[in-house]
Amino acid sequence: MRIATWNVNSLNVRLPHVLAWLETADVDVLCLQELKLATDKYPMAALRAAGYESVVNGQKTYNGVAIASRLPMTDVVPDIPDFADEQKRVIAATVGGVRVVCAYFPNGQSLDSDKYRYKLDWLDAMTGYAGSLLAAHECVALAGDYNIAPEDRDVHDPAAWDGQVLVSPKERAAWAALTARGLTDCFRLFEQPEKSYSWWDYRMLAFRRNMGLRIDHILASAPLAATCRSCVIDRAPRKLDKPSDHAPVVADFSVQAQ
DNA sequence: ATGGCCACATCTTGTGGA
Repeated sequence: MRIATWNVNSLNVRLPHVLAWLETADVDVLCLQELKLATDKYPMAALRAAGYESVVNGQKTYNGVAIASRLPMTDVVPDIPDFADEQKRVIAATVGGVRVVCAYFPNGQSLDSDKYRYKLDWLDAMTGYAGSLLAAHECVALAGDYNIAPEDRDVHDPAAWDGQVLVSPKERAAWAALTARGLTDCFRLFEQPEKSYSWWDYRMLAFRRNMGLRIDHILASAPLAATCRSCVIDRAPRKLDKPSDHAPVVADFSVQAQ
C-alpha cells in the first residue's frame, strides 16, 4: 500500500497539479492538507473521476484536510477527539487495515505568539490521540504537515533557523514525545540524499537554491513500519508553474489490504 | 537589502503561512 501526504496550499489552485500527480504517482492513499476550502466546495467529482473517493474535514479560507483513497475507507473520524479546536486540521479513516490519520499541525508563527502556545497544546493533544490510536490499531500511519523539522539535518541552515518556530526545542521535544509513543519516521528508515527537504519558501529563489526544511512526514506504528519498502520526497511538483510550497512525500508499505 | 512570495477576503490592503 502506497500512502502519500501533500500540503497543497489551496486545493482550488492546486487541483490540476494534484490530478496530474495522481496519474503517475500510483498511490493508494493521499493525505491532503491546507485545502483552504469548505467541505462542500471539495472537488469530489474530479477526484472520483481520477479513481479516488475522499473524506473531507474542510474549512473556508484556512486549514482543511482530506484523505483521498482508491481503496474503501471506513470509520471516518474528524478532528482530535476530546480536543476543542475551531481549526480543521485532522481526519482519520481506516484503509486496508491501516488506520490513516491526516494531520495539518499548527505553524506557531513565532515563539512569543499565542499561536505557539496553541501549537504546543495541540501537539500535546495529538500525542495523547496517537497513544489511543496505537492502543486500538496495530497498523497506524500518521501522515501530514507536522510543521516541525525534527533534526538539524532537516534544516538547510540550522544556524539561521536557531530559535525559530519549526525547530524550537519545545517543538522537537513534542516530536520526541510523539515518536516515543511508538511511531517511526519512515523517511529515516532508509539512506536518503543529503539535504532532503519537503518545503521551500516561495521567496529568495529558495527551491532553486534548495533552502528548505523537512517538515512533512509519514510516521508509522512498529508493525506497519516493519513493512515499509521505501519513503521518498517527490520534488517534481515543486518545479511546476504556481506550485505548492510543499512537495509530496510517499511511503510504500508491503502490507496487504485487508 | 534581515527582504524578496503566494493565497485569501475584501477590500487594492491586511492576515497568515513557514
